[in-house]
Amino acid sequence: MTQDKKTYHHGDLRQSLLQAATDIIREGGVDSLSMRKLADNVGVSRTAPYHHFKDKNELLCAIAEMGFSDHIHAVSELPQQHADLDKRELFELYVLSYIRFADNNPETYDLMFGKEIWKLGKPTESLKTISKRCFQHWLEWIETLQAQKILTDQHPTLRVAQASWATLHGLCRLLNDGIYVNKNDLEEMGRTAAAMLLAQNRVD
Amino acid sequence: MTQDKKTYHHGDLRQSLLQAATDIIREGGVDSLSMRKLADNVGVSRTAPYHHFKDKNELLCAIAEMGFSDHIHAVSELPQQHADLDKRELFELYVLSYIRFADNNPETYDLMFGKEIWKLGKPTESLKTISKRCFQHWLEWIETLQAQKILTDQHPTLRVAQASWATLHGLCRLLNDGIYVNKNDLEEMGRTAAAMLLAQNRVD
DNA sequence: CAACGCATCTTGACAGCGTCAACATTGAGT
DNA sequence: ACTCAATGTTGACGCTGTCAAGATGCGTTG
Repeated sequence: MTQDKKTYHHGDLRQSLLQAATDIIREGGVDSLSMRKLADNVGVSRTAPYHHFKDKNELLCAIAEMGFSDHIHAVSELPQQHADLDKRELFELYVLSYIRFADNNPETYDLMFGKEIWKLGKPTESLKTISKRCFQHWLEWIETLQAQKILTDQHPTLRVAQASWATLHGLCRLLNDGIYVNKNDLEEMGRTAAAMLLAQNRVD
Repeated sequence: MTQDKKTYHHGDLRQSLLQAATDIIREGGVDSLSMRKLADNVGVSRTAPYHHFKDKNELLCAIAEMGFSDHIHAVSELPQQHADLDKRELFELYVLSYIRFADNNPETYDLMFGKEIWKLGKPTESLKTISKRCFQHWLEWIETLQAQKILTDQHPTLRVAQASWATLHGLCRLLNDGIYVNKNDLEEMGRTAAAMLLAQNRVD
């Protein structure tokens, strides 16, 4: 697959770095990723990566970016794949999909929405762009659900979007950060959360 | 205030360390706290702190523990201080208080509910105890609210407690991690979240 | 084809980190 | 008064991110 011979120039280092980095992260967590070990894994010297990423921060941003595009891709397919579901069921499905994504890629999720990049580091312009696009999707969908009286329209769309997203995010953090939630109860928690967010879910 | 003379034995090192540590953290964030700088700030050698805390992890656990006791204290006073409010208003007030606590002590909040301790490190036994007590309070209150039909009783108390707490937690994380939420909108977001969680809030 | 320039990769170096091991000092108890 | 355990110190190790300076080779241009 990869070339054996040691050409002085690697030829595809940037891509190899991203690949190796995601591997390391998936295995041992974001905090187990060091620039030096990464370089070593790819078979290149300590500082070679710095010719492709200004910073460790930029590397992490690039990984987070991939996470966003994966996530957007997965989510945008949902409505078509489940055209049979009614809006409430679709909402629940979205919630569950979101949680599953965070559960399957905990470390990527951490990068996408964690303070490592957004508070301690500085998000790349391109990362900011794609993350905004991601929230924009969410916002539009919330607006639709409000119009259908499935979510409350007593509050501004932006607030409803923020509050409901916070619920999903909170669930994911509590799971990923290992606070104390049993993973087996994951689905049930998601369903309860979805039900609580949906407006007036009385039996009629 | 503190003794000037350099007695070989500090006399009150453990407490001084905790004090200095919280100061450093409040100022520059958890990640700006290093054992070495901490020791230096207190005027003691690098490894002196290790006679009072086995680990950096144990130090952080101790700080988180103080955060929990502060939090429990503040929250347990709420019902008495606002006996005039009805249950719904009290719930909203709780939500806002919770958010304010996280906003005022972002770094402590991070330690209390972040992966630093719960996933990467290992929580102290005493930390586990006090955090469980904290959630227990929440659980009992949720049960009350369910009995009063203010929160849905269609789902188990545990699930409702988890989901609603996740909402608060999610809001706090999004704020504290600097994702992209405007701090001025904080109160409004909290109110929206509270309203969405409360059951059947139609005008009658 | 030769030469140059630029992207890429390398080694060396520095300051910072957590923490272990070995040693120094001292206050408390027999 | 002597001993012991608690507490404080210095030295050392391996790890980290990243800057500076030099080596290498690809692509373009004369």
